[in-house]
Amino acid sequence: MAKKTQEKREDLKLRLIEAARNRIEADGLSNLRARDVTQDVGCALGGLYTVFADLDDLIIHVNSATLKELERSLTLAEVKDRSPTDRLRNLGRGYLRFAATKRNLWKALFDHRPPEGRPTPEWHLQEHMFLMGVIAEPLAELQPDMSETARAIRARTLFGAVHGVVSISLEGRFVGLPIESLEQELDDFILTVASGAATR
Amino acid sequence: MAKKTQEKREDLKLRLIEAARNRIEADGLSNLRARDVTQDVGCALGGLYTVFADLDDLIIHVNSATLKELERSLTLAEVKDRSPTDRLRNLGRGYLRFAATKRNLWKALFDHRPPEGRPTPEWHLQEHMFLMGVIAEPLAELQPDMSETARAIRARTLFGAVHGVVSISLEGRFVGLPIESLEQELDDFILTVASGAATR
DNA sequence: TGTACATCAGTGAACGCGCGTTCACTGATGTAC
DNA sequence: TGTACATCAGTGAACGCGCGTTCACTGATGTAC
Repeated sequence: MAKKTQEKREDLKLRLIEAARNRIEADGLSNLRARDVTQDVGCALGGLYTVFADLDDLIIHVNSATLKELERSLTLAEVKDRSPTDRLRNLGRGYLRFAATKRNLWKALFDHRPPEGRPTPEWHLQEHMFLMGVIAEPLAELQPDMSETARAIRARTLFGAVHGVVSISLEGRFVGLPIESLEQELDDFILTVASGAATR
Repeated sequence: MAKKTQEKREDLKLRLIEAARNRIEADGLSNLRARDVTQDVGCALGGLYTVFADLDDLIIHVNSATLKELERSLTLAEVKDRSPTDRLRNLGRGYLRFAATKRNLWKALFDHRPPEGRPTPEWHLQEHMFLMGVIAEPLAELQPDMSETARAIRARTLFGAVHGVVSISLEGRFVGLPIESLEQELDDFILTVASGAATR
């Protein structure tokens, strides 16, 4: 046999993550079933539990992959322009695009709550941080005098605001509007905040 | 018997809503159980289904009450000041206070999804609208030239942004920060957007 | 006001089922000699 | 290279239980005369 045992296990783990990812993308997090995933992968139901602690553990790994995907698409978009304001705008657009395109994966990022008494592992919390870093960078150019902590807070505020605008629209809870107007609205919004940040 | 049958039913309904409200406030929406609510009220389990279609129906009624509560506290806060910017700031603060104080009730407003195939009833969707109206009003003073539709969209964007900032902080998903700094951050944020809106 | 009957609000034991998780087993892989 | 044995990854039937919802029943309320 070409593959060693360790490699096979690793492979099973990856395939399970991939299958869960596809299921979540198609049907949403709340419709994810251990049986479906294992069947997709072609292993026994119990196989999942030889590789993950439980279903939540698997979901966290999917979310981790989604975050990396988001990171990739945001950093790609960001290099294109130079001015910090443009970069912020591109980040906003990139976020909107990502959320709109992979809606269920994106929603899973926020919908998943770990069972009480077992908090999200530290390594995964860390992964959330890159977003803040990516935003803080252009902010630093706009406001060189700001302390690093203040900037971190501001980055988080800005992220929260953009995320809120995007999700309230995509969830369609209130009046929905076509994605083009949403993008326009988001552009305006970020420009306002960015110029406000620059001059305040 | 003093009470007529109709009145008794209405009374049961109200008591169930009240009990569900308390349960949600204390334990969160996801821990709401039909058995708990009926026991609190002192009626049989089946009694719930003589008055509500199902548990979702009951939850919608709780959320409806929460929205009215929010409306009351926001409109109270708003009369105090005159300038549109101040009023916007007060709305933001009021929203933050409400979310922080009645966190689980507030979360239930957004966490509840009706079962697929049976969308949220129209009358409840309508209730969401008042918020937009309350925000649009000061906006109208800041930007008298704006069309009513554009203003409605802008109100929704602004709400989304504030909601996003508040929830990302309260959920503690990213770095949490004390509520005072959060309020300060939110004030700054709204001022920026408001002044941006005025001069853009 | 009183009696007989009909209605139906409210009861609560029982149903049902979805689904995560377990665990006694097995057969493939790895190790020892 | 070959044989005997040990390990353990992977199996899948069975467990278990939480909980929303139902439904045959009953007793209180309302109606008719």
